[in-house]
Amino acid sequence: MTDTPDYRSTVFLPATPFPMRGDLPKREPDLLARWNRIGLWDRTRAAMAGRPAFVLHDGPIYSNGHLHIGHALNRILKDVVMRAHRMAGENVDYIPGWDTHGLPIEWKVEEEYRKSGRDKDAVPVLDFRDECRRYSAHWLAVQTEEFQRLGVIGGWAGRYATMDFGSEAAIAGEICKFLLNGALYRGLRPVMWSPVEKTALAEAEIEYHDRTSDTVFARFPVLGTGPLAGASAVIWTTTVWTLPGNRALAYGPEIDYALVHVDSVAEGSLARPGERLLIALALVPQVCAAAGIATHHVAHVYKGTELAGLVCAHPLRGQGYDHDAPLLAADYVTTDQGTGLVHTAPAHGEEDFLLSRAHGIEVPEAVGPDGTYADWVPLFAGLHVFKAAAPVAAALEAAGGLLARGTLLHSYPHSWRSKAPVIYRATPQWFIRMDGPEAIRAKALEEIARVAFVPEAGRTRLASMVAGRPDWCISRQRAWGVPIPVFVERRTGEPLRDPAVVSRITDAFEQEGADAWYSSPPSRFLGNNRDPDAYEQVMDIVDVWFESGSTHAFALEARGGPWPADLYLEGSDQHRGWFQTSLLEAVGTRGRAPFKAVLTHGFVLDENGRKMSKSLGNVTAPQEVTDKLGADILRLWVVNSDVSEDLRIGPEILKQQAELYRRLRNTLRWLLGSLDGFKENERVPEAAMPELERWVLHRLAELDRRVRGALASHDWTGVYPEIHAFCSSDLSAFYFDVRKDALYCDPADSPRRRAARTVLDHLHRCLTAWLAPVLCFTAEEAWLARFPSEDGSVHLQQFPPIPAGWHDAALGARWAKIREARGAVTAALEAARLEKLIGASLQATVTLPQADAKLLDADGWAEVAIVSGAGFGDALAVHRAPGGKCARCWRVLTEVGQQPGHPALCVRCAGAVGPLACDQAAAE
RNA sequence: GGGCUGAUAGCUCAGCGGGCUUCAGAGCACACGCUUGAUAAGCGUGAGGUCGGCGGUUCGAAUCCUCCUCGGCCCA
Repeated sequence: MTDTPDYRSTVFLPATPFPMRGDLPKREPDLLARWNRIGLWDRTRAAMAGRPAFVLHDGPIYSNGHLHIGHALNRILKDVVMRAHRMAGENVDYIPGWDTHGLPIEWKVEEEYRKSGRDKDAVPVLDFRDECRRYSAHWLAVQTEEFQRLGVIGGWAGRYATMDFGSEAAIAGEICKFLLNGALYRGLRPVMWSPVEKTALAEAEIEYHDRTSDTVFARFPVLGTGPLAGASAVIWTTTVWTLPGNRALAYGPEIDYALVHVDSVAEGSLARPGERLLIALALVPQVCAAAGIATHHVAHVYKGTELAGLVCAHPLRGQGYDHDAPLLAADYVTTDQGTGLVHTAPAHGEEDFLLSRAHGIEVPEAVGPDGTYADWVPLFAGLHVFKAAAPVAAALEAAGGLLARGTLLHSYPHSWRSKAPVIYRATPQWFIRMDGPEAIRAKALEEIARVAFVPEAGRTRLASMVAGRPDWCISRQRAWGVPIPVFVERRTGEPLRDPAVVSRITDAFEQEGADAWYSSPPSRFLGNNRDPDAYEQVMDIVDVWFESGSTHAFALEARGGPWPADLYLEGSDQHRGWFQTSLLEAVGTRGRAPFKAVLTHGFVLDENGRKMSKSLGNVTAPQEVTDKLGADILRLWVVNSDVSEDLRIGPEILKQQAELYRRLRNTLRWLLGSLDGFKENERVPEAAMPELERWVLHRLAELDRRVRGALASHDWTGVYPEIHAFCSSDLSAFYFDVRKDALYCDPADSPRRRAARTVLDHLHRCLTAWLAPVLCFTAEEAWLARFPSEDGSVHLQQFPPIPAGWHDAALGARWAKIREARGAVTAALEAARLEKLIGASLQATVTLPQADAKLLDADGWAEVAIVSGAGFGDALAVHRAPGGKCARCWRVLTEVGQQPGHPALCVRCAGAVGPLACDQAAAE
């Protein structure tokens, strides 16, 4: 017996310090610190100077609370897209943005006031605004930290915020563009109003409680000469006090209406035998019961559409209520309750207002701030609306208009603060006109046709919203925001349109912030030639959606960057929000859209497709993911999802992403290990490479095309899954597995080994670059493991240029066939393994069908199938390989045992080891 | 109730100008085996789906149409 020498030390095994385990939660913060230390962002910007620009304009996020998973999705996706464009050689700045004004922040500050026992109304407005500003600044800083932890890189120091003085000045300036071009007007609009606090309330300040309201059924006599003339349209209302404000009736075009002939009535009924009433057919029984109509017959049934054009009189006609009440079609009318005909008071309901406005009906300002009827209101002037039900009903009854009375216990809005019931009340508000001479709606629709939408469905969604929306109400009766910096001339009621005043205002805001509006006397803005007493200073603030709709002006245009942006990228809810307001703002002021393309993503749901909520306990917080698994896992989740749809996340899905990550990491690790000691002079030109290597280069060329395609289309879906499949199927399970023999056992300078190492070098460069936008931490680690440097970074690299010649479709097709045939071989090997004929595949030789000889020669097949020998015959067969096992490369060959000096080796290994043995001997 | 959108193996996704290369694919997870020179790794094989449901168009549908169920965004 001879001792077989241990040849392990003569094999070129992978060696790398790149660890198998990511330890991301620990390692990522170190990399962030390193990037800060080496000034990565600034160096990135400097390196890009002068290149063609790609502009992704960041939508502002609300500075209120910690980031949730939706924020993480949005800004990781943006980060990936921008990093990819950077690595494609484009000049990509990132200016993160914040939405810092608005009601929710006012609320938080008020809440803090309450906790400390202070009364918000006693606090001067400037102090209150200052508190709000500090609150926003706090969360802006917290969120900045959290974004950075997610790996989002950008100009954090140069971020924009709507509360910056420059932003406030710019927003005021944008409002004034609408003022000067005539699209801004003041009109009446119903808002939720608390008569107790004498203030408008937002939806969030409303709470619902049960309340008993008086109800009435009322007759509206049909005018004219048609078949319905003399009949009464019957309405039902739970807000009797709004009847003086009636200006129309609404019907449902799809609803059937009955002309009911009253035959007899119960005792005490206000109905009259012989009269004719118009009611929705489905509600006839209920109305008859309520009105005490004992017997009746339906004289005729009308389709809703047949009611078009009818006009009724107000029941109090002749007592100051002489206006007509036309019947108008409305799709919100139902036959759930009431009469199927809806009393419409444009000052006292959102739907009423929109319907009336669409038909050019004026909005009466019938109720004052304290909840009493205005002086001009006939019969009821000065009466409080909550005490009006009885007098109004009495007046109706006296006029013959009352059909029935009742009460109803229902859920009714109350003020969150005073707990008192609220009303809808018409108040003066500021609007931007959609269909005036400025033709904002028409131009916006033209722009929508021009812009690129990814996915395409966004186009119709945005277009239908723009087509159907009313004029834009931009005023709010609030404190934390940008004032609508307008003076109204008391004499005419007209807003002052003076460019000199506008520029005094914006100059002051630029220097002092919008606080100047509150702290300065009006004369400062009006100038010396105008009498301050002749003007009313508007103290409303602008809707925060107008502010965010203006970000393109101050965060893009004013900073000197290209305008419009190449891309807006937000969640699909922004069709109604930011996409739309930005479009309308830009079209109204500049005549065109502020973006060339719009990319939308879906919403993040839990693993069962349900919305996340604290009460369900299914919330995934980004901070938890980074702490437990690492930001790279979360980033991988983003690109492995189809972001055009809603996406899901939860423990199982994250576990899967962690598994996918490990495969990627191990691919990089093996590459690094196998490239150990790689020298430039090892390189082999492509033409001199084996086909297998050229096939890998072809696959790289295909993936490069995929990446470039995504850059152009903005559609990244599927790109990273494909890169993963490449690492897993093409590399790990095939190319690496096949080439281990040559890499480990060939002599260092063998052409085959050198070609493989040349390809591994390309693979390393391509994969680290392609993965860098997503796995920004891991790719950096894999880059530095290969190219250690004090201040180097993969993020300063570009996607490697791929020579056109690498792409070889014919080669790709050929190797697809080879791998198909290989699949048959591995299946046969598995069968042989099951029969205990072989264990490792190198214990086998195979016979391949003669047809496969056209694809590769016998040595080629042995190599690709990782067996010790191959030949051709009638059919696929597996045999136990004859000969001995080479102690170095483990192939089983008959030549083993015949090599002088190396009885345990094959020819190739004896040659590879020979000189080494001499060296060892010499050393000893 | 309306506009837009979705429902394919346990999970993430392909396939959706109908049949022909896929009426069912891939990766991951899972089971079993191999390897022990990527080793808290690697390779192979296998088992998973009546393509949300009912119906229709067609010689033929996951792929087209109606309706229904469940989900999402935005409104009402």
